[in-house]
Amino acid sequence: MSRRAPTLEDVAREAGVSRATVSRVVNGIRNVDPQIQELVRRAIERTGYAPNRAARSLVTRRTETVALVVSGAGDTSDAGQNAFAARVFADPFFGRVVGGIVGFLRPRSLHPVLMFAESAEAREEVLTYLRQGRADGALVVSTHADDPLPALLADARLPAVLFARPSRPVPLSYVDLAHRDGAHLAAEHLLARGCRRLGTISGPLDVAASQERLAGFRDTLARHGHPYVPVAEGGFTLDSGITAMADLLDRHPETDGVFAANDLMAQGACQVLRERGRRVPEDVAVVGFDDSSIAVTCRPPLTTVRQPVEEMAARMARLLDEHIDGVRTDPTAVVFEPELVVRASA
Amino acid sequence: MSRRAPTLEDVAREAGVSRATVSRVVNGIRNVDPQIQELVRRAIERTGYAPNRAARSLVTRRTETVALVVSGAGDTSDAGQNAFAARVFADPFFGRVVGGIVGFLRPRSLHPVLMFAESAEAREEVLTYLRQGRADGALVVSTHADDPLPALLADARLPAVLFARPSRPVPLSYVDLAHRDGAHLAAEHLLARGCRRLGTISGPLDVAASQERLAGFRDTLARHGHPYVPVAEGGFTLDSGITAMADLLDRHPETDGVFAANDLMAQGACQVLRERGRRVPEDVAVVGFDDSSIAVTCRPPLTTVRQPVEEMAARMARLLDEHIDGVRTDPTAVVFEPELVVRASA
DNA sequence: GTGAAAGCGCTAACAT
DNA sequence: ATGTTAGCGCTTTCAC
Repeated sequence: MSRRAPTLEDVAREAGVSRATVSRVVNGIRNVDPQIQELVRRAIERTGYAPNRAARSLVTRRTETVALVVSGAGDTSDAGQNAFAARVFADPFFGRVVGGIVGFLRPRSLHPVLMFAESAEAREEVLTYLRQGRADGALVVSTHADDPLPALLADARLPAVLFARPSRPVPLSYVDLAHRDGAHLAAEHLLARGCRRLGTISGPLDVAASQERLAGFRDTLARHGHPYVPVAEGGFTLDSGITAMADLLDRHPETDGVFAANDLMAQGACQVLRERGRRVPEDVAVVGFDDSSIAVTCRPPLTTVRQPVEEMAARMARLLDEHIDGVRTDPTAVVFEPELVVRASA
Repeated sequence: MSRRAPTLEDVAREAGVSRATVSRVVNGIRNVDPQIQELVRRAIERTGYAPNRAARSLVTRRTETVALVVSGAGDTSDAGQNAFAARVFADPFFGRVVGGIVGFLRPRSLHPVLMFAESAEAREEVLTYLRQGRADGALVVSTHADDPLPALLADARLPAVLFARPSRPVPLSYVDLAHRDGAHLAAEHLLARGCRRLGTISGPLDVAASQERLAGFRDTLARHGHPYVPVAEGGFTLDSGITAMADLLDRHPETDGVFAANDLMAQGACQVLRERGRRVPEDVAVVGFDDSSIAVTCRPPLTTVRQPVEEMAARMARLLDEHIDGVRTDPTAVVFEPELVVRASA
């Protein structure tokens, strides 16, 4: 029933030319008589030819595929992996990353293979995948700073680009945000609107970005004469934001301004504040981080530090493409500047 | 610097055997002397050999890769594509789908390539991708019922499995949920707790699942003597839930129970109700659908109709695997039963 | 149980 | 401008 798929040979015969000529037409190489080009094109049409990618890859040593790996640090059992995927995508942040990456890849006919690497075994699989030449390189988004994957990739000399600077230096390109500057913007804004009893819900402190956001917030406040800043550590999830805000409020009921290290936690904070009878922003002002979709849907809409995630993700993909092409050889860091988006919450 | 990657030939030479023997060992084919197996294994170790997948694919005609395509019906411009990806992942539903799929694929060394098909051009790319043999089949998750992609895939006789039954019959396997039964559960629960002024926030009515949830809700109420049910159409997004609830409340201020067609909209409904001074569930009871992560984090936690998404997604992947293997040939429908999860909102 | 050899479908260097 | 040809690295009969 399912007949053999037409090959270059078939098209060549049909068009009355050689394989090479058909190949040239398919790959858009010049130096082919327009007449013949048309001839070939029609033959392709008639036969319904589609070039076999495996055969092409075998000789070009390119797959036009990149691994998009979401990487954790842990050594989670395989059972937890399922949940890992779901958890990761629960943060709108990753949707934006994917959007940005796909936006760059697709016009170039590059395709992302989704991989999760939250265990040692899974990391090994990623390496094998690349060494088998199933993908030309890797885009790595780590959920923890001490993720071992980047170093493994660098050691194997496999093309890879990271989202966020790794905690220990690794000779790989990465894109990142000036987190300190973002936290600085948040602090200045809260102070400017008159808040004097500030607290912060940090991200997980084993993540470099969290540390920097916290440090930036503290530094700015210190410079304005607030040496002590109450901190509650969260996990970038909604629940953790809720817990952290409750904790903060218990310890410092007089709090009148909060900086949350991401929007999800900021939303949690708003929920708790409302439940405890505090008006946002009248009684307590809240500033988030990311400017994700929930910043707009949150009640009240969040004043937040905008991270140009899509742009960063696209840039990451571009860097990888350049490394694969050999156009770029040295590891490069690209750091983006955040900006404050003022809405209702502060 | 970057030396040629070791091939089967290199390993064979190193081990002092033939290519064929090494191949047999690599592919775990019996009838190889244990002694020699060990010999070969060591040679592989020493050389750091990794089989070239393109070469293997060329002869096996398998890539061990499947396309995971998120498909819209529209003819969105390419510009909107970026946003499409982000929007899709904003619903935790897709995270669960991905989790379920990956959970099945990974233990079998199968890998998903992420594709978005929201325009005619993008759909054509998916077809081409498969016809080039870059993936062995497709897992399709449509956002609209009148998605043209399933029919295209079926016509091209490409292996594919759908999430949700397509609006017009297509000879492809699919998994689905008994949506009517789910809505029935919701209705019965609301009635049982004493609600008498019921309304519903439906999903987009061009989606079959939305229609069925609505129909199921209506039917059950009708059977209990409530022939008329106020409906506000939403779009499965938080905003649309907010808008719809506000609308419903304007038209029927006496409403004491609401069934929302997904949790995201249920959350929006809760927000609006609280803002308008209604207590949930005391004044208005709310039932959601999906039992996604937000059902737990929502204030109050949502009573909702559980859809076993991960399980469904895994089953979808399994069906595809069977079709690819040729173990299964006829299109098969697998319909899952929902169950009610009672929390605080109703 | 193991080896020899024939392709899989394509690209690219070389020849014409 | 077009054709000829030699591989790319692997699996898989088919002999032995």
